[in-house]
Amino acid sequence: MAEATIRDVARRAEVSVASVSRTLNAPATVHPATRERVLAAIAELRYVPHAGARSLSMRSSHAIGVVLPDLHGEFFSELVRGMDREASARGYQLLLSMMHDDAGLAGQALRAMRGRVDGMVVMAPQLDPVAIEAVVPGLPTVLVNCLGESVRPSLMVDNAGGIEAVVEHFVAVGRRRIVHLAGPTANRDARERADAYRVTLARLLPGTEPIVIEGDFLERSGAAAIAQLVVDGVACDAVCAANDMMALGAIGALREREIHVPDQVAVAGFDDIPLSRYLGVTTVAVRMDALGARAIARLANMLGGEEDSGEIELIRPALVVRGSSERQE
Amino acid sequence: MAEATIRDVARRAEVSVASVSRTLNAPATVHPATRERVLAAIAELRYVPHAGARSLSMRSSHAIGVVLPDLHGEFFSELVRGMDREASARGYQLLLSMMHDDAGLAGQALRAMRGRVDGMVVMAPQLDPVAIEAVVPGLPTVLVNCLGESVRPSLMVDNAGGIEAVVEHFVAVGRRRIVHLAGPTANRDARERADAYRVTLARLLPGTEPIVIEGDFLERSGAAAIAQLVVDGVACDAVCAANDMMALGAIGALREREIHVPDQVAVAGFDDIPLSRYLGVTTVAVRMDALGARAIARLANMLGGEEDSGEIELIRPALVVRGSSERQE
DNA sequence: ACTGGTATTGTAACCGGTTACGGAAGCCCT
DNA sequence: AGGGCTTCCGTAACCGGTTACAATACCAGT
Repeated sequence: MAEATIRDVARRAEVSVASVSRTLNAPATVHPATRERVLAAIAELRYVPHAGARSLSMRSSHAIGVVLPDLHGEFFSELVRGMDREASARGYQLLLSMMHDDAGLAGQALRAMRGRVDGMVVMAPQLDPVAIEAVVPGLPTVLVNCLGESVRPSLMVDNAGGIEAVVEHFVAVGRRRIVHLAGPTANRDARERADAYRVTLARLLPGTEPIVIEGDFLERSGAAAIAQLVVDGVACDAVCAANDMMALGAIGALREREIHVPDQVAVAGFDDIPLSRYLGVTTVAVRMDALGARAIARLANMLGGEEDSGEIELIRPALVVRGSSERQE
Repeated sequence: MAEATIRDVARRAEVSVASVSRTLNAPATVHPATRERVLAAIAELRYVPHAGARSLSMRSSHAIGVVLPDLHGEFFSELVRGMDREASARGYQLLLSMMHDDAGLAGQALRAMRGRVDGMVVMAPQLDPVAIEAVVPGLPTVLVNCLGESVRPSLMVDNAGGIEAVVEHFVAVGRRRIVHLAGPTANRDARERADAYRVTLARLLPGTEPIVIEGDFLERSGAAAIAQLVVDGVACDAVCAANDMMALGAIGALREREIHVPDQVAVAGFDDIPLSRYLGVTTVAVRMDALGARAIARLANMLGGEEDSGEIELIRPALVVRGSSERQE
């Protein structure tokens, strides 16, 4: 029982294929009587148009390719949720492809998009924009959190803005000795956050020496950093960590030493993972769903013929103040 | 600068389109010299085959449609990760579509799959399998966690097996008064878990009266249940919650009352959310990635021409014993 | 040189839709 | 009655690939 095609419907309704196509795509241009017959035939044959054939002849698939790295947990689901919401609102489908860091396979996946999607949203912290262009030339693409100064339209998380908000918050609640627990220098986000810490500190508390301890984004390195501060005899009243896990490690280590959080030392993280929500850690929340939705929206606008600015759009994250930095009532 | 087509390549290499197609799909059948010329032309024109056209003429798209409900957090990402891993290993792409419970839009999304994918994996706790069949007749489909006794091949999480494991564990560590915190009766998973609790209890501790308190899967309802137990003066030494959030609520309420966990009361949840990992809550872990991978694998086998058993395959979750049910060294 | 067989190539139909174009009605008007 | 519009419809080309089939080239064997 093969699927019915448009010609089957035409034969059944005793009209031409053109009329069938028209009753589906421009009902106003076909006589009511014929339209009835066609619709009846469609129902009888349970005809569903073949999207592939349609997009071939229309030269547009109403699909968007999404290429993502190996994201975890909520990040991933929120991002995809945002994309899906925006895409389906605009009548696009999402063709998803994850890049398991194998570059060869990644190229394969990108290539498979050609002729299947109208454009792509590529999130590739490790991939070179030029390489993408080389693999699939001439496919409209929006880059998310990619490397360097691309000429392509792109979106990035405003790491600097987030850290700036944290430091401003600390200063506003009276902290003066603010330490930064950085992520690994090899990581671009980590670098940007550390830089922003230095810049904001210099701006708000000129003359203060910045204190940066490098960690590895894991919980234990947050604890280790606190241990080191204690050993070095550094006095501080606030810890600005480059991510939530390190902030948690720091909080644990402080409590162990009976240093009260937030009274003696305020702590803030970055990412707003569910754990921070649960444990009341002040942090910077990146709205991943907004990021995803915005990426799709921008691409869809390009596909709709709008001229894109080609600019790098920063998505400003939101400071979420919780008990680890401010006594809650 | 329009994209190059196979005919452009043919012209450039001064061969027929057939030869170009063959050098790409069956290189052995074309003379080395011609092959060289064709490959050169492909490189010069940066030709990338048009997947849409290819799948139209091959009558197979090497794509799988995935329809998911509004899952959250790790569930979603793990599920998709597992699907993607299996799919890309077998050379399939994933066309993702989320069902924002709007039935009309869901039908729309399903319909858009016709002629774009070779088969579907549908996870629709609320959707009727018959309805799916009606919308897209004759598309191979694997159902995940769907309603009722479907004739379609399907996979389901073995709720009963998970609860059984918890109760067995409790009994093994000497607990005799085991309470179940159920989810809302309207929820099928919740019902299955509650039933399994009753059955297993009757089997292992015949004569014991089952104690079930209904909650709503949220943390506070776990706490409320404990409060009620205390008010009613019910003595118990183990709490088997239908999900992790209620288990957490229960643990919090017990601690508040200075009832020691696990010494006085052991607690276990269901789902293995990250928070449980962090806080050491015994729970039942559903390997969502395995579930996703298995669904794709089964569909891919069907698409590969294998006969499917049509059976409902249960994915047995794993008991993860942590500090909330057993004193850890 | 001729025959049979194999290796290589090209022609053209086909996948299932869309749509430009032209023809046939039907209608109103002078 | 004939001309000009509008409305509706069908024919056939096209989207960009694959592939059956036929044609041609080339080779060995006799």
